Amino acid sequence: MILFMKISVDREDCERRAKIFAALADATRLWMVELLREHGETSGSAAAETLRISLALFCHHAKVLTDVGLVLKRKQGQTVYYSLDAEVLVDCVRSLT
Amino acid sequence: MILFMKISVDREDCERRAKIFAALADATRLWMVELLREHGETSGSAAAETLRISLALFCHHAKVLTDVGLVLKRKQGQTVYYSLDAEVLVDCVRSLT
DNA sequence: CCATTAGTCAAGTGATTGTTTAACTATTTG
DNA sequence: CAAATAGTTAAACAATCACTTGACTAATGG
Repeated sequence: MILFMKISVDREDCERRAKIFAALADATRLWMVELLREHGETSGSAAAETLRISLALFCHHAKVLTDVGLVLKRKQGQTVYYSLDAEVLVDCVRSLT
Repeated sequence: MILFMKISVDREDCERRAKIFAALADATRLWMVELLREHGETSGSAAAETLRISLALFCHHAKVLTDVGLVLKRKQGQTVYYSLDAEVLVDCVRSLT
């Protein structure tokens, strides 16, 4: 017996939000996010040293986070400062929590 | 100049929570979670038909969700009913939202 | 007993991903 | 200018993953 059910959230919205969850689905990136949440705007090299990862690896993960809008960049001189956009995450989990 | 910063969340906690985010980092699984949130306890075949996926694929994704504790199972006869454990997700995003 | 329904499991494949290394640009400082 | 600092990028590799297919078990109904 086939019993289709209604569902108010469509697949496209799930695809969009799944990309945000994917950005958080790595321990290194989640650690980066927690660091930015705790300290606010932080330079890339300071963050990389605190998390004991190479600057190249930090840069790679930072791109993943900025691509989905979770993290913002601001360049000043040769230094790039990263900060968290908490609203993106709040919006992502709104229907679930 | 090296400037280590304190961070209250350790890597192990991030690894644990990253696995939960990884379970949500797929559009099909996120759709499953939204269906369970909206309808409560649902059988596997009804969910698979509603989401237009094969029962085998549903079973595969359901295992990922139950392994991290986001989804609970209850068997009755030949039917398995799935439900959402919302508290797992709330706990996972608590520090971030 | 036989057919159907519901669910699970394993193998295989193509695609994506996390990490390292190295080469590169841009900015600051002596 | 030369050296050091901060950041970016690409290549390469191993590991993981989503999905399909097919075979399998378990429960239900005629």
